[in-house]
Amino acid sequence: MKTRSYGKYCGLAHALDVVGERWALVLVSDLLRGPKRFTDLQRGQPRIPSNVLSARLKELEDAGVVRRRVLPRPPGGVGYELTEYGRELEDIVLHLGLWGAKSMPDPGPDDVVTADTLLLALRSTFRPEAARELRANYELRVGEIVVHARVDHGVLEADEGPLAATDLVLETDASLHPLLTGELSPTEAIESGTVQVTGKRKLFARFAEVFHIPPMPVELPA
Amino acid sequence: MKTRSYGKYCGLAHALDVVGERWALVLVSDLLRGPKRFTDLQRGQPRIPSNVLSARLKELEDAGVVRRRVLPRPPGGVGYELTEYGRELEDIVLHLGLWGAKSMPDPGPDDVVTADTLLLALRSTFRPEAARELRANYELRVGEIVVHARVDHGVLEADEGPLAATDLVLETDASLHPLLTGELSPTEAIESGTVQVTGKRKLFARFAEVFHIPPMPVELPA
DNA sequence: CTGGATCCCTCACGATACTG
DNA sequence: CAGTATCGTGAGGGATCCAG
Repeated sequence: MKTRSYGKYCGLAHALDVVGERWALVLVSDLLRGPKRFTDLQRGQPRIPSNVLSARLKELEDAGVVRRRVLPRPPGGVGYELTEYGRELEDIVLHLGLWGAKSMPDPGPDDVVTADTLLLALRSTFRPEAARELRANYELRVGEIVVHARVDHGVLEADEGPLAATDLVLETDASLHPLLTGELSPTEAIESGTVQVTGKRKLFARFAEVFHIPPMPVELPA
Repeated sequence: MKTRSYGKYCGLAHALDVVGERWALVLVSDLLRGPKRFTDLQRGQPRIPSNVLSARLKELEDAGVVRRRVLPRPPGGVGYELTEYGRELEDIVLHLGLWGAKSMPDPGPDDVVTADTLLLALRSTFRPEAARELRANYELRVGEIVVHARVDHGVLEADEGPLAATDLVLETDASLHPLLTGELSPTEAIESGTVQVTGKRKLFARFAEVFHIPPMPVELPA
């Protein structure tokens, strides 16, 4: 049935046969944080038609990347989760996300931001070397989304939802992106009112160091 | 014109806007070893229509991944090469290639193998830790293709063509894949006649350790 | 011979509606 | 909630043709 192969006997070509179809990798990335139901995946990918979602999940399941599973609650409900093999895509997804973030334009009017997006951004931009001395609990509120990031000496734990004891709360209606690239400095962000911070404000500067998107390399003329 | 976006403000989604289209990543992988002409790229991707190749190259050029360049010879000839930004995909491509190799089925009757494929396989399966004590010059002949791999204490240099001074020459008409997964042991490979070796035969066993495709993880039942 | 452009056909994708 | 059914469109596949 794989009439649409690349015709090469090559690991990369086969990888793309499996996760190279449209939507496949973004679905994998949304599943990185744990099992999700069909409808959750739809919400994460607002533009995906349900039949295509259905087809992708079936293909990924056949390829051993995703596993379909009956959930305890609600009775009869089903969920999708990554297999071990699927989990091995985690680093690749994170690196590809960081690579893409370097050339990402400003958000379009219809672009949506989910908690998964935000958490992927935090995890892919996290620089353990820069966080070796840091211990801090951040809470981020971007629009309606609330996530948190616990940084503990080079180790990051990021998840959805608020935090009981926070060191610093960042709140914004805009995007974190200019902050992560350094296009917007923490001071500028506060002064312009783009970002409101509550808590130990000194930790804001550290935030921008610890979560960072390196610039696109410059081209040397030939 | 980007009517075909993912609708998410997300680094990964944008990365896939850039290199997620069909053929894009395999083209990048073929360009990793240096500039190539239009026709070379066609030979590397036998199934790609010329109009699609043309379109992909233009898109990749617009995205800053590929650069079009006039070559000294032949006069008027053009070549395509990766930009610095494009080169940053190298690790991702190698890891994705290795990931795919774990679940790669046997070659189809029409699957082609090129030098690029082979070199990608060598580079992605190379395990520096396993090669720390090794210094060896391998020459590989797979069908018509000839490549070499110099291993020098954890560092690999792999390129096309034969080698003046070889320690071991491996020759086969089949694929290296079962050798790299361990499905076929070096001894079995020699005894069955699948692979012919010339030179220091002890280095054959080392070869299979140094270039290795780990198995697909086993699934634990829930 | 390289580096494409052009045409046509097909199928995967996208939108919408509908069902167990 | 978790999909299937239907149908239109456009990107991809394949062959051919053309300019430098």
